[in-house]
Amino acid sequence: MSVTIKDIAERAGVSFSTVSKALRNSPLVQEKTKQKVLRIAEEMGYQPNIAARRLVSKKSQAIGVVWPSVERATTGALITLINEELEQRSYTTLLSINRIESAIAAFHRFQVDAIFIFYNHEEQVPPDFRYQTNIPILIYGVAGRVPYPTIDVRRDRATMLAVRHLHELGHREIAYIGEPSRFDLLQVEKIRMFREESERLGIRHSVVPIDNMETHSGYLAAKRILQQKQRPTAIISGSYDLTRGIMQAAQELKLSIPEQLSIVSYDNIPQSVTLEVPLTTVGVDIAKIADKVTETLLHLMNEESVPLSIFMEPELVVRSSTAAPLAASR
Amino acid sequence: MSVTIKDIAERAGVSFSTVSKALRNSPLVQEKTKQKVLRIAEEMGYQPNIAARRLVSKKSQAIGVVWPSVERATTGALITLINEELEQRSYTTLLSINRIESAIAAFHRFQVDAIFIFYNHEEQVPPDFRYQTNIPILIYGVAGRVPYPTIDVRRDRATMLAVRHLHELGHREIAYIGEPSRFDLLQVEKIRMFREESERLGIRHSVVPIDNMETHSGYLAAKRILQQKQRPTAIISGSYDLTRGIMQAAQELKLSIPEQLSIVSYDNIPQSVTLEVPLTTVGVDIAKIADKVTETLLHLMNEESVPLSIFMEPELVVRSSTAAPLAASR
DNA sequence: CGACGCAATAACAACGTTGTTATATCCATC
DNA sequence: GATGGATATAACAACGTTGTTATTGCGTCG
Repeated sequence: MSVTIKDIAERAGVSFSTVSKALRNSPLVQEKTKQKVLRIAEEMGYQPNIAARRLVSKKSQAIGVVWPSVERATTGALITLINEELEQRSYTTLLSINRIESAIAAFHRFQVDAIFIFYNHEEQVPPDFRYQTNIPILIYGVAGRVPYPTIDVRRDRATMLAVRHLHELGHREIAYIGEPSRFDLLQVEKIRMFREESERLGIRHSVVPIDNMETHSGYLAAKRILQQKQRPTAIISGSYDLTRGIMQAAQELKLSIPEQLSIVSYDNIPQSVTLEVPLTTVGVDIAKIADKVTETLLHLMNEESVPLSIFMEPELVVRSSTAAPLAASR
Repeated sequence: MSVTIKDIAERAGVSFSTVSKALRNSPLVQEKTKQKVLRIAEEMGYQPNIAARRLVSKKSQAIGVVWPSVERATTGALITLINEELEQRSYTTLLSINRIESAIAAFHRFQVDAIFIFYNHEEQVPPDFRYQTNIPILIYGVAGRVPYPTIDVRRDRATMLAVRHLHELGHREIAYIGEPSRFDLLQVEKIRMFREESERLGIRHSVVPIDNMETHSGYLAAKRILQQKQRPTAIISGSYDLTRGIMQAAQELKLSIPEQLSIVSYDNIPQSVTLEVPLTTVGVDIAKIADKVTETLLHLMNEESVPLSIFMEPELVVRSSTAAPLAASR
């Protein structure tokens, strides 16, 4: 059995409540007594019982993150960033890979101060969980379709920016790589706008279907489309992972970027900058998303009101992977 | 304020101690009352307060998993399996992606019953954490190099099995793909034995260096080596992800598996079976690892003694990706 | 028909803390 | 020298559980 404040109290000849105060450095106890208690606590190897402390103090200084599927680069990066920001504010991040419902139950049992749900779009739109718990919930990626606060990116606007940028540069034949499934709403939105905006601007466009969002799929898709005799002069890629594959393919085909092929990549993560050819990207800087998530969680925990839907506006960041197409290839 | 057994008691018109017993399915309460209490608890969305339970019963029914880096397919699959097995035994799994040390501190605060550390070999061998907490710790992947219980796979034996299998089939020129870094001890072990055993058996062998453990790296490495004029008749792959890339490369080069190229893959995960060509693998079935981990964690929590190092013996599972080399290519 | 045993439930103590309230001691003040 | 106000410490309630003990109501038996 481990040492408790009562054991210390007995040894020090004071009451246990005095020990509690001394350990928490309360001004209500004499300096001399405080020293004595501290010394004895140290001697006896006292470790506070956190369960007891939490039971009375109600706050756990922890956030639960629900992450039903173990996923791609961007998701991992975002979670890592959020984790870091919360750590700086002395919150602990706990993850669960269970189904949303049982993850919420577990976090409720552990009395976390807020829950952040990383919504996996392969499931249906989640029901209302609030009847189960009164812990504030923030959810990512389903803006406007659930009855609690959400944070989301205007993905369609991102694609629009990409198409316009390429159009302005003079591209008239572009391709989009990144449609793993018609059920992944995150991707579907991007593609719908790609088609719409291309048509509006009178650009020839095509969507290259792929199996999944991995680097290798991007590579294969790019290989396929770039070897056609009338190849596009620019590619819009649905994610950073895909883009890496696309660049690899271009390199093997001896197509120089951006001279012979322009690439705009979705996802703005730090790695975009450090590639051989720094990427022109559309999307919201992942650090900004992390900031917003953290900030919103803190608001929720302080019982301040937050908007039901927070939309983040994507930006175009022009780096070195886009340029006007060569006259020859027009 | 959260729902407690007292709230349920009031609503059900019984005392709170009866509620506690009903929820724990004690034989001391009438079936009818039990049903009623259970129904009300469900209705009110009751979740037991772990801090309170832990305070009196010393158990939280939760396991903390430390997962410092968000990684590859196999790791994710293993964690998912362990999570499921523990859930079946009504344990909750909590994950942390913090550095080992602060993850342990967090789990200590949350009073989990045991901690499982997924050791990332890019860090140094971890120090002794036991002075910080008396929660039992189990660690994966560093057998024999730390002062607490570990589970590990005899990786070198796996490579040995692979080399022998290929040798028996008649292969005399083999390659190993999978050396991202000389600092990743998990990989280094495998490669050392590959060289040793090949030499012992008088097989021509080579190791193809790669950048990382992703599918695409496997693809590139395979492309490179299979286009040489004296190409190996068989490849040993360091991981499932790499193997997928290797198969893709073979397919593009019109090399049929296993007739023109045999492949032995490390990692035995369920996906290995469902590929177009079911894979011959060496390694420990991932489900067996999950079983062993779960079992060992349960032992640790029951304060039963467990061996300091548990080694799991890899097996060769011959499926359809290996065969005798064509006479022509010998 | 009163004592007895049994079943079902209620009451209570305990777990180790924190925060609030009560008590004791001391010194200054009129 | 009684009164008031600090000051230091003690006592106590509470947090939400679990497990033990006490109480109640009822049928059974001698």
